[in-house]
Amino acid sequence: MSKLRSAPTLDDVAKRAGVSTATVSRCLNDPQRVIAATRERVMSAVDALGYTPNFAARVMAAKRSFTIGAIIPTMENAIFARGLQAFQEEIHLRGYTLLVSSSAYKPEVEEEQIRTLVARGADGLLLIGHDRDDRIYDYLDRQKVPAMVAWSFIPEKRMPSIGFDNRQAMKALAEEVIGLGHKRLATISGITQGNDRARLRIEGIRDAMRSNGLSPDTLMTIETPYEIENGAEAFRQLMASDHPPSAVLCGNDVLAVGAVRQAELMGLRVPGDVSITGFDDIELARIVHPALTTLHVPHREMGRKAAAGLIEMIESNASGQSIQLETSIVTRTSLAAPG
Amino acid sequence: MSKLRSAPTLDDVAKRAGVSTATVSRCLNDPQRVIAATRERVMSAVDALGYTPNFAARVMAAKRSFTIGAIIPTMENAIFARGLQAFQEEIHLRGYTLLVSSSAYKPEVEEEQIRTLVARGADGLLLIGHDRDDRIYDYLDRQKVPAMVAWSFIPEKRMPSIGFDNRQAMKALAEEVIGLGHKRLATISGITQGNDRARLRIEGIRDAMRSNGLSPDTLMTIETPYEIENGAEAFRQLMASDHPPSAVLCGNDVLAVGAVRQAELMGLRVPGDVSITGFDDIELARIVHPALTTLHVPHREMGRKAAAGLIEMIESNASGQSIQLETSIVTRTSLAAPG
DNA sequence: TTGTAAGCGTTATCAG
DNA sequence: CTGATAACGCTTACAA
Repeated sequence: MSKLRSAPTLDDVAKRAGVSTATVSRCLNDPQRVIAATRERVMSAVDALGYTPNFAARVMAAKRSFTIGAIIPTMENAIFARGLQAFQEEIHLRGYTLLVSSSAYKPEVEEEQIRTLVARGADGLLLIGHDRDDRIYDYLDRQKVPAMVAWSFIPEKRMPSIGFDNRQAMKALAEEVIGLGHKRLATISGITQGNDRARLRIEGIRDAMRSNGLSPDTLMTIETPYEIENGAEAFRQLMASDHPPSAVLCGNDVLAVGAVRQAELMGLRVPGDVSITGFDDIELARIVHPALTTLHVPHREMGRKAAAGLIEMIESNASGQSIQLETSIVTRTSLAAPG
Repeated sequence: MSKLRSAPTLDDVAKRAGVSTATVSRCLNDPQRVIAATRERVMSAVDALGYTPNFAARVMAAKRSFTIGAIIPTMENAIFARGLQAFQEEIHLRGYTLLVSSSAYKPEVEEEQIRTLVARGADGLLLIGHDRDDRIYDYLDRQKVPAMVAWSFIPEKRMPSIGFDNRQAMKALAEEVIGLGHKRLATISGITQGNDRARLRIEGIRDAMRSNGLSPDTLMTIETPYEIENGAEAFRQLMASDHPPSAVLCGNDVLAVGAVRQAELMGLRVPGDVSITGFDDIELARIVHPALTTLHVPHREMGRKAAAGLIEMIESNASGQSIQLETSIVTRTSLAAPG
């Protein structure tokens, strides 16, 4: 007795078209290699049966999956959504499918997910930031799975990266702040552990202070996970200190929004009593009151170029090139000269 | 000559541990079935070699992938992010991995992605809303891939669903609005084509009008894709009409935020000159000025329960149960009695 | 408790 | 241009 109405296979198609499985396979993967007449016969058998190739079998035989994996720190806030969407659109155009997972900013989880994605046959990986154990890079090398780092541009690192110079960008913003006359600076940063972007942004502020005659040691710093509530709480602490800052540079827009809202709760005027800046220029930055002066990151461009670069690595077995993107300060209302 | 430093296989592990591949496989999948001594030997071989099972091979042999696919309309706005995150956490707890793709609200894209996910061996699918061609449901049946619908609760539909009654929820909100004395109502809705949620929300408003002596025909309606800018533009049009509405009920928070901002640009006071309501209660709703009165949807609970329900369907071959969740009106400042 | 061996559905190599 | 047939790496009866 024949199989009980389970998914049709190559073999079923071959039988129905009166050809071999090899021919069917060719029709599907490299149609020119088979004469038009048989091709038509095969194709009509294909859709008569509603045949869909079995992905696992194909991967195993071809050792290619046309799948790209991406591991992002979180799906919950908008920071990665836009860039990832662009990434996905671009790879889709080129015949690849995207697999996304999120690591919740946890290195162990990220490592596990990298292995999962590789085991699933991902042809390449998109990673966020450079900071991770060398063991992981060794693993990727051994498995010969190319990876591209985004959201950070550091050409001398082991993996090619596409993004911007987080340190330089934040330095520029901090210089703007200092140029306005601010002397007591604070920063609300994301957790720097395993996060080169967060760390470099703080360094950028210090750089700006140094080159403007302020001691970097006076920078008040709070590290906290990227959540609006945490930004609010950190801001509260900062303003409760003996010498509260006149400007608070936040490591990203989410924290900055928390700070701005907390200021309102505390009856502080922004930027009258205290200036606040963000980083990323996500939607929230425009919506909040007062709107955030922040650093604009070309997320969509980054996503698209990361896709192009990674596919290049996959298809031509190249080692990958790093690309630097420009950021720009977007001036809105949350920053002004100290009162 | 041996293979050139490619990924180790079951066979390599077996050789090194001096057992058969079957035993290694058992150690990995059902450790109790093998005696402790050999198990240890195998395990140490496993990590000496840095062995990771080949996923495609496993899927092919076991006809199970421990993968669940989800297709959401978009990753770009926050509506689905929170629920999906909860969904992912829950399935991860139970040993499954999530594959996400987004359809950009396009039915053809969604269909293609459903097929892709199934071909990839997804054990089950999470779908948003009920509206789609029957052909797709037939396909899923044939392939015996269970699917769960979320963000909409309609028990009489073909697929089990978990969510809330969109019509009823919006009706409740509209009654609140009408109860305040509003008589000229408008709605800015998402595109209703292929989107039962959007359509039912409009129906809910009409229901409320009918049962309160207002003619549903007087409801001014604009349909537009879910983007802040579109909400703003729709609001502009609405207010430019001869008899502008005194309250605008938006199909979701994203559109409502656009409306609120446009009001500000136009010098209209919210809620003094016009009331605006949202739907979903995403973060933006709290952040915008004035904060939105909106409908709270228990996204995380929905995600978790969808996961539990779907896994139940997968593992016990059950047909799936629909679950209704409650929504609640969250009162903030964007709604008040007409001036 | 463990080993043997037959698939799983493709692709790819070689002949024809 | 097309057909056999051997991989691919794993799971799972069935046997020992």
